[in-house]
Amino acid sequence: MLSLEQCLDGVYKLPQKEKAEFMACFKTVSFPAKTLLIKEGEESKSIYFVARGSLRSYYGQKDKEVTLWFGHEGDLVTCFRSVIKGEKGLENIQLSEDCTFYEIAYDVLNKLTQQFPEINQFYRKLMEESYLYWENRVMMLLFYTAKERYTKLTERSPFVLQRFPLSQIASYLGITQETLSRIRAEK
Amino acid sequence: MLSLEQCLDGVYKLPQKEKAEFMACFKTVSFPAKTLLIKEGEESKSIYFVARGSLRSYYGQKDKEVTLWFGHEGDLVTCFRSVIKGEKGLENIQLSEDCTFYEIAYDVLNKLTQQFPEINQFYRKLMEESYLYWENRVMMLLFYTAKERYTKLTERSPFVLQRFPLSQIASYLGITQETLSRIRAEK
DNA sequence: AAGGCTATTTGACAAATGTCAAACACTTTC
DNA sequence: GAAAGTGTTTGACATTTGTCAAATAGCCTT
Repeated sequence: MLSLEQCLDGVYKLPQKEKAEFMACFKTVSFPAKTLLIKEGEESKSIYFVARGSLRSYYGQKDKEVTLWFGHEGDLVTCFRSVIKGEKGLENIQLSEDCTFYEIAYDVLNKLTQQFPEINQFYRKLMEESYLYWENRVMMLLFYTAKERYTKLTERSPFVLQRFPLSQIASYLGITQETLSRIRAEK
Repeated sequence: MLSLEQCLDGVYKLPQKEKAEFMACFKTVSFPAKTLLIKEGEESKSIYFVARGSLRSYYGQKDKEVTLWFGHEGDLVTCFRSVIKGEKGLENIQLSEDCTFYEIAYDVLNKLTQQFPEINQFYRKLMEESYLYWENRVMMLLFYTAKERYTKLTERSPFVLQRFPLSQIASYLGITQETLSRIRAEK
């Protein structure tokens, strides 16, 4: 279980004063496993930090769905598409375990960024890191083979292997569950 | 040939005063086709808007390279990884035509964002849109077949078909040139 | 321990994509 | 207009990956 301060420090080290202001605007919320924190087609208005638990975002319906992202303790969770543009989101975010979050409304965050330059820096750092995550993901998908992507995932995000079923990991890598099973069997 | 004002307005409509301040900090630069605007392993310190021409970013060496992104008039060009983190970049950005850019040093942009809240908003908008580009790209790569991805590319970015060779388009889509040629022949 | 549930593995086969080589089309240059 | 160069298409075949179905493994509940 991470503290809010640990989550925030993981993004950008705010000075004490701003950190205190900022922290006062979060509330703690918990949901059981399988809850859809954010649903496709709905607008979401908050961003969350994961204090405890794990979750993933996925796109598509039952007949075909792909995992976009896995998250766990310390990670930022939101549907940026919805929050930024005020549009309906395209993906679902589902808890794979019971989770506790620190939640802040995007509107509130926005006001804080205007009021406190340091919190603006915080948000900027957050966006920049998120940007790099996706850019990197594209590079991985285009450049490396399925086996290489799997190896890198096991190295960089071992929590994924512990906490998510094979089918979801396979769709994250862009392959089927059977192919991933065979990749694993090879070694 | 787009004006600087057109490029900036395409991102976020700045008030006149801030726009004037901002525009004064850009300089116009031109390079011939095939120039590497940004090279793998180098640090880049500027961001550019494309006034005229087209270009692409790619990752990897001669024996295997993949196209990450295509750009043309009005687009923002930079290696965010390098500019944000002050690290060496991973990709090359190469002009496919003679290009003219509006260039601003990242340091200067940074100072302006601190000085003018509206320019801060501008940068924020820029990052957010860039973020969505890559998130969307991941969704496309995971969810759609090669043929669907090709169709969507032709609809959304027809300039790519006019200005880039098939091999580069194929690597953007994550397939070989021969496969793309066959996809085209089908219809 | 038995039964039911879910996740994973395996097998047989089909479909998609890659590889390599050659042919073709189109420009550019002399 | 011939030659060289580049980009694209096509063919034959190999490899990878997907699909569907069944078997196996593991876990939870009773």
